[in-house]
Amino acid sequence: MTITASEIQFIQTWGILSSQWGINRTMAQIHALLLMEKGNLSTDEIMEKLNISRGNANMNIRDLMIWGLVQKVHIAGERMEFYKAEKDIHKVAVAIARERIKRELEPVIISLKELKGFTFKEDEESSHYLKLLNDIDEFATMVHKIMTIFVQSDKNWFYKKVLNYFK
Amino acid sequence: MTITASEIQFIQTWGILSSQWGINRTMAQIHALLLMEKGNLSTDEIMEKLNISRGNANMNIRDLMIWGLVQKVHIAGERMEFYKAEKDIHKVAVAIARERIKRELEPVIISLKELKGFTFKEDEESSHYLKLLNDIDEFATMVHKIMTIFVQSDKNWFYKKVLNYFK
DNA sequence: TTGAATTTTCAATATTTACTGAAAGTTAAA
DNA sequence: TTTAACTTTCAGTAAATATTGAAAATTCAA
Repeated sequence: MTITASEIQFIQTWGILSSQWGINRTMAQIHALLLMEKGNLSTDEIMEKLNISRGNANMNIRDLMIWGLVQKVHIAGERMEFYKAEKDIHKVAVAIARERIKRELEPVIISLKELKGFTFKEDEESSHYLKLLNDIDEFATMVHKIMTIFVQSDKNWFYKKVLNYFK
Repeated sequence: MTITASEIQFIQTWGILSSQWGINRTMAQIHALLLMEKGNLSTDEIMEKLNISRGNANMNIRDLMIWGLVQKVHIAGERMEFYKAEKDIHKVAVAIARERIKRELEPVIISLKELKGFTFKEDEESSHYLKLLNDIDEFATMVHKIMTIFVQSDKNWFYKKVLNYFK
């Protein structure tokens, strides 16, 4: 495989996008590389193509596996490990959504409920604060609901609903 | 206003959440502080409550204003500027969604279309890559659609649809 | 208009985050 | 088992990002 200019741009685009969402650039670039690759890649090939160290490659591949985006592939007769990315973009999106719900949304919802428990409508100031907590909780719960529907439902059903404006 | 333990935790929660999504901690903490405050705050009060420098406060307040989350308030007879946050959480979410669509989603969609234009189904490798680009484009377009509906539609209609599972 | 009050900017610095590379750990063929 | 191939870890370092604070710019009351 030779990397074309278009593919370099794809790797960069994916890397920039991800870094805006709290995922590090190298992790995203390895992911982009594996998404483009029909076959499997070894750590050495990834290191070479992205110009990164062994340690960096190893740690980011591990994270991609934790996220469920990349899998190890054992090749008969080969000593070296190879890696491949999940290619179904809907499955990729579901895996990412699942992780973000668990890592970010749910802890915040728990924290909001806890904060609500601490606060009582003693005075005007507290009542304003309590309304704020309730409003944020309502919004976070709605986002949680949408994401859960997305994660659990059939791809075609969900896409069709959205294209039909939730009709 | 005295900051309670609960409010400190709210500021921290909001700060942590935001930093996971590419917004810096201080910007989020100022936002949290202003959301909790019924009245208006001056730069000096913000500096004091969050223990940050004037420059830092100024720059992050400016960013919050660019995002449409905070507004300047002129108080008659006062020389100093005061600031207040938009308190309607739905409007806050809409403002954030609007910025993220513009800053992140749309550039990526443009970039994907550009990449698709460069690539032709010459061989099997290219055709695999083209499918990848199409799938990501399809997904990004769907997310764009949902977010645009959210931004444009009436709050009650949207929430009701979601609570009814898009029925 | 002046000049004191206030806001803004930005070079220097501190902090956080990511990366390297070599050493330690693991694996499996011989 | 040995040992060479390969993977993982992590202390040290580099790079990126955020913050400070003082100087420059702006504003407005007198």
